[in-house]
Amino acid sequence: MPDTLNHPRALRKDALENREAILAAAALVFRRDPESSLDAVATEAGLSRRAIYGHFASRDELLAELLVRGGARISAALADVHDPDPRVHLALVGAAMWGEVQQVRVLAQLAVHGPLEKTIAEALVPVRSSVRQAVRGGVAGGWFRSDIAAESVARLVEDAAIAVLDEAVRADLTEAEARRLVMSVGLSVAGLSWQDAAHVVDGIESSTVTEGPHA
Amino acid sequence: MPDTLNHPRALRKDALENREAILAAAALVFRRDPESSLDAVATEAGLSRRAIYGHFASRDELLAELLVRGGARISAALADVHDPDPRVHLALVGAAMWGEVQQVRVLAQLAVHGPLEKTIAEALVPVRSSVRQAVRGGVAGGWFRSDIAAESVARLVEDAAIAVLDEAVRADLTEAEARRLVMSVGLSVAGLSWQDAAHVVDGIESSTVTEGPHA
DNA sequence: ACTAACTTGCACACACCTGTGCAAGTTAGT
DNA sequence: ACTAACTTGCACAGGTGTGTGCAAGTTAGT
Repeated sequence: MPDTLNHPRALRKDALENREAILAAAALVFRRDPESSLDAVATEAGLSRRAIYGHFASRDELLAELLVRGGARISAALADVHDPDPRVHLALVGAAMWGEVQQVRVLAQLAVHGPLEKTIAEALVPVRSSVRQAVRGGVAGGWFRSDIAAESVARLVEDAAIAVLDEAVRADLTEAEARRLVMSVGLSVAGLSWQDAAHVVDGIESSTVTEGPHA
Repeated sequence: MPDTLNHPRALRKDALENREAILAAAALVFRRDPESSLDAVATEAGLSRRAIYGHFASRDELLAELLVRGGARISAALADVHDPDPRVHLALVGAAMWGEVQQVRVLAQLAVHGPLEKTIAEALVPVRSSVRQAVRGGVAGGWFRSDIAAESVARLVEDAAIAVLDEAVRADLTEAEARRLVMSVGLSVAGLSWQDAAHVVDGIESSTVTEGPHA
């Protein structure tokens, strides 16, 4: 079994590769069904179930690693999202999330079940706070809905974003379309009419003519 | 075991009560986690696991019964929802769903997993078609978003409705608030600004001053 | 080409869930 | 109060999943 300890001859290259393969497979499989067996993961990774236990002590340890990575990527993607206009900010958060659909989906799927909830909530903190802040600003500016608590609006925006990500995949939308939609619907839930939302999105897209790496 | 067959002395009253208790417990438990064991259901119902098999031949049969009932209630709730104005219609569908939160949540939860998907899709057909029709009309009328397929909008509206139901419970909203919100957010996703949505909702609430049984 | 690192396959113990059979108990209806 | 209807508790078979140990095989690095 691969060891993280110091050795006379140290780690082997393919061990690292296999570790990555396992994580990739887990992300893929758990996105479909968070309760899939390690056997399914192993098969997807092209390894034996036994081999997984060479890299991760337990199922939960594998899960934890996935969450940490996902959280990190999302944090990174959100790090350089700043805009004085809360509407633009919110839209940009949506766009950033679309860039990390896979990660987001894994987290969202896993969020439902099990005792990992704490870890997951933690991983999604950056998204939460970013959205919440934007909602507060948007309400203050008179654009967003003020008929319910900003907290609630933020959560609804998050849920809507997840739903859009699903729908984007299901309806097989273009990268561009999906980006637009995830931004637009977030703004809709926040309170804008769809035309106003589209206007904000247009503004963003024209200002960043060529840009954006996709996952 | 209780028998659905004809007998010299026929069914006993408490057997029926227990059957209902099991179904109620199942609804409660499966709403939290659709993969809960029958043991959990039995405990919740205050019966033994063995007793469940007196009323239902298998886990799936219990599930099926739940789905049928939920579908029936939802259909019934939607049966008298008609309005020439698609905006009002969509809002009313939302309100009707709020009246059947429990049922809707069970179906939505169960929809994710397992081979029951067909049955569930079937049970939710009335909601689907009602929403889809309203969306089409709203787009035609120029109120709703036309930037993506009506199909997609309909699905997003449904997902948003579910999210609102959750949030309403989580944030412990009033019946009245929840009703308003589920209507309003549906309209938001469909494309209205939150003020316009509120306006539509106001119109509905003032026209139906005292009304509506809740579940 | 030699050795340590890594993978595999099989075996196992343990846990949890479903579905069934049966004897013994309790409860509803007449 | 008597009997059938119903529940209970236990035991069992069969399924699936996790986590571990170990011998035998393959592969990477020196």
